[in-house]
Amino acid sequence: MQTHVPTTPFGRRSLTLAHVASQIVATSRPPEKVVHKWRIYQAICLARPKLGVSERSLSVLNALLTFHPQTALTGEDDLIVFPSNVQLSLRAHGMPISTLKRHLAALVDAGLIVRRDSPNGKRYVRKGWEGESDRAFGFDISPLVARSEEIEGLAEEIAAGIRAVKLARERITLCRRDIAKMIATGIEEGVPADWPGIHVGFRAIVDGIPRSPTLEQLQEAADTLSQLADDVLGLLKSHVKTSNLDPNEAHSEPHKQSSNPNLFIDLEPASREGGTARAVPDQQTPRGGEGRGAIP
DNA sequence: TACTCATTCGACAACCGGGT
DNA sequence: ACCCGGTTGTCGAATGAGTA
Repeated sequence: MQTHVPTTPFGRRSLTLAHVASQIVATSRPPEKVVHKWRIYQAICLARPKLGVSERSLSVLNALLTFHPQTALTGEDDLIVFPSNVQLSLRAHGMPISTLKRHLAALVDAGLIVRRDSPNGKRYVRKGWEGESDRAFGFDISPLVARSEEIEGLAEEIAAGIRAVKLARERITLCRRDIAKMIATGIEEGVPADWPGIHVGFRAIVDGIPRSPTLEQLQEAADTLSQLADDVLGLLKSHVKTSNLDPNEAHSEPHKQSSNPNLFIDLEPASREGGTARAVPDQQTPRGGEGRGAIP
């Protein structure tokens, strides 16, 4: 829930220490620094979870950035934009004013912008005697310049996390496919083992993966499945050794499909991992004959 | 399917400075 | 003093996503 900024005996809006810290950061940027505003905005979008702002808040930030005429934000320039809430709302795709105000507060709380309040609370630029901009009151976007390295670092962390999740999901998909194939083979070839028990254990691992798993949960599941795949492979290998099968014969003889529908173990595609794992292949035999290796 | 929880939205009240 | 136009925060209802 969005926390409301409390009023205080000293004003309608309180100033927190975090806001003071943002103001210090905003004023401490080196003048020679140049940041591309849409590039830093992209990094903020990526680092959003770590910055603690919502997607809608980023829409407001986007609208706010359009009010700065330059694409390059420098440490030297005055980086204050002063749109009215109505104008800001229009550029935020008609976002309701009250919602807009909440998101502006969220952006301030996140230290991405700093309020530069005028005496009457309105946003405007005060002109000097010769018509030049003397002082602007509105939102200071200079924290984006001052914090650019930090924000880009956070974005890189998030990107690395996304890559790690993708890798873990790939591992899970591959293990699931391999294990399903090996269980089906073990049953069909009559390899002596507790295949129903192995299948139950396999399903328990797969079903234990939450709908929205963390990276740690995915890696743990991938490790467990990988260990199970090794164990099942070991069973098949030891059977091959004890049976003293001719490898050439073993390769040339196609698998037969069992008539027992129970043999289709884990035919469910690994859609939860978003991978390309498919069901145990339809192992049609050209020679016909009765199925082997039905579940005991 | 029902429940919980966060978010969004609209309405409202209050404050402030400027103009009449 | 009153009105206007700007700002702010607060409240409750509606909505949508996630979960058991």
